[in-house]
Amino acid sequence: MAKATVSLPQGTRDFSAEVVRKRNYIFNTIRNVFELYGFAPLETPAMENLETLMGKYGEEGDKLIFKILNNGLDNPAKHEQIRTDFEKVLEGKNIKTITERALRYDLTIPFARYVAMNYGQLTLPFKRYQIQPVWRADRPQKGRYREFYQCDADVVGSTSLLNEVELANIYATVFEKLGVDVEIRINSRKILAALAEICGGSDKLTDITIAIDKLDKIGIEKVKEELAQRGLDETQVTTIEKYLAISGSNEEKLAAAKALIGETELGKAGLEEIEYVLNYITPDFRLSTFDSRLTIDFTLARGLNYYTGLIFEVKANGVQMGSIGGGGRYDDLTGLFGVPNVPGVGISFGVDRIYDVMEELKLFPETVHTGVKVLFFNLGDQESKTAFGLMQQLRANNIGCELFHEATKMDKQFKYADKKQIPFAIIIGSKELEEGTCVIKNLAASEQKTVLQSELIKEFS
RNA sequence: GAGGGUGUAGCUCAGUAGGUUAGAGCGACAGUUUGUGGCACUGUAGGUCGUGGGUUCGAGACCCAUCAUUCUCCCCA
Repeated sequence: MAKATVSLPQGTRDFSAEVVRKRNYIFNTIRNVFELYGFAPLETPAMENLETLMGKYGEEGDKLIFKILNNGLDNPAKHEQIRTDFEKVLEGKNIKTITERALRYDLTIPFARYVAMNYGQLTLPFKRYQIQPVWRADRPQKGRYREFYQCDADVVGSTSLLNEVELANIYATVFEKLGVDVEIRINSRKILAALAEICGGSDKLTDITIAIDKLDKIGIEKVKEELAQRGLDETQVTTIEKYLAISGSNEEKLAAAKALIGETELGKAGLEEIEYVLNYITPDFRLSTFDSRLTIDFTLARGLNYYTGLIFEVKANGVQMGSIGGGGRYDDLTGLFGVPNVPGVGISFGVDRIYDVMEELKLFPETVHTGVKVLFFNLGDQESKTAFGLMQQLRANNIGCELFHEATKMDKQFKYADKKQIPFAIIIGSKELEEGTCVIKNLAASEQKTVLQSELIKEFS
C-alpha cells in the first residue's frame, strides 16, 4: 500500500464518530443551559474584515490572527502595484490590496461588530449566545489548537450586576451537569486599577497586571523583581506584595482588601461588585456545591484588554490544563465600531479543553454512544428482501437499524455488529423465511428468541 | 518569537558499542468452523526505518540540513 502523503494543517484535527458524539454532548449541555437562561443564538461568518479584528487583542493577539490572502493577485495588470505593496507586508504592515480579510480570532469582537451594525433593531438588554470555531496562529501544545470552538454568552445594554450573577450561575450549572469539578475565580479590573492608582498611577496598570498574573508560575520573588524592572519603587512593590499575600476565605480576602485599597473610589467600587455577586449566592440561589467553587482571586488579571469590571476565569481541578473558560465586563466594546456607551458582559467556554479534561478524568457517560439499535443479518437474496421490508418498518417506528451489505458468513456479520456496538441482531435464514419468523439476538447477553415477523415491532417498542 | 523531545508495519512501540535476511504486540485478511460472534490455534499480507546529503568497508543507529509532529516558555480557550 502506498503511504499516504496527505496531512492536516498544524494544530487542526479530524473528529471521528465517537469524538463528535462526545463533543456534541458538551455542546448540547452548554446550549441547553444558555437557552434556559434566556440567551438567543447568533452565528457570524468565519471571516471578518481584517480591520475589524486588528488592534482589538493587543500586540500579541494581532500576530496570531490568520490573514487571508486576496484573490486575483496573479492579474498581470496589477503586478507592479502588488510588488510595491508586498514590500510593506514584509515590513509587517497590513495592506488591503494583499490581504483584507481574516479568520475570526474570538467570538466577542464579531459580536460587538454585529451589535454596532444592528444597534437600532436590538431589544435591550440583548442576550446572545454563539457556538462556533475560532482560529489562532498559535504554536500548538497541550490544550492549545489552531482551530477550536468557543461557546460565548454575552449581555449588552445593561450595567446590572445581576447579569454577572446569572453568568456565574451558567458556569456553575454547565460544569455541574458535565460533572467537571471546577473553581470559578472572580476579580475586578477596578480593584487592579485601584492598586495601580496607589502604586504610582493608572499608567502602571498594564505593567502591574502583567507581572502579578504570573504569580502562580514564577513566585513572589520573581514578581517583585519584574515590578522593580518595570519602574516601581520599594514602597510600591511592598504594597503589591501585601496585596498578593491576601488569603483565606472570601470574607477574609474582602476584609483584607478593604484595608488596603478600600479608601480609593475604584477599589471601593470593585469590592462592592464582588460582594454583590457573592451575596446573591444565598442558599436559595446556589447549586449544591456552588459556593465552594466561586472564589475571589485578586491575582486574576486576564489578558484581553477590553475588560473593565468583574472578570471570571474557570479552571478544572485535578488536572493540568490552562483555563477552560473566561470572561468579564467591558464598558464600551462597540465604541470601537462607532456606537459608544453600550456596556456588556460575557463569558466563554473552551470546548476543546473541556473535552480534554473530561477525557483525562474519564467523565463521559456511557450513554454518549448512540448508534443504530439493530443489525439485520444478510443470509441470501430472498432472506435479505424480507429483512429489508422489516427494517423499513422498524425505521418508520423510529428504531435505527441497518442490513448487512452482503450475504456472507455470519461470523463476519457478528463482528461488524460488535465493532459498531450494535446491541441486537435479527437473523432471517431459509428456515425463518419459511415460517414467517425471525430470530432476535441480544448480543451482549448472548440470548436469543424466535418471534413472528408480524410481531417484530412490538418487541422493540 | 525562544528552547527541548520524537519520527521504524494500519496502530503502539522494540531494535542493545554502527555488522549480514529490520522485529513484537494489537489490528486486517484467510483458515480450523458452507446458519450463531467475542476465546484459542494456524497461516497470509503489509516497511525505499520522515526526506536529502555526509562519515564509514558497512548506517534504522553517528554528523549536517530539511520537513512533520509533540511539549515547555511567551500568550491564551
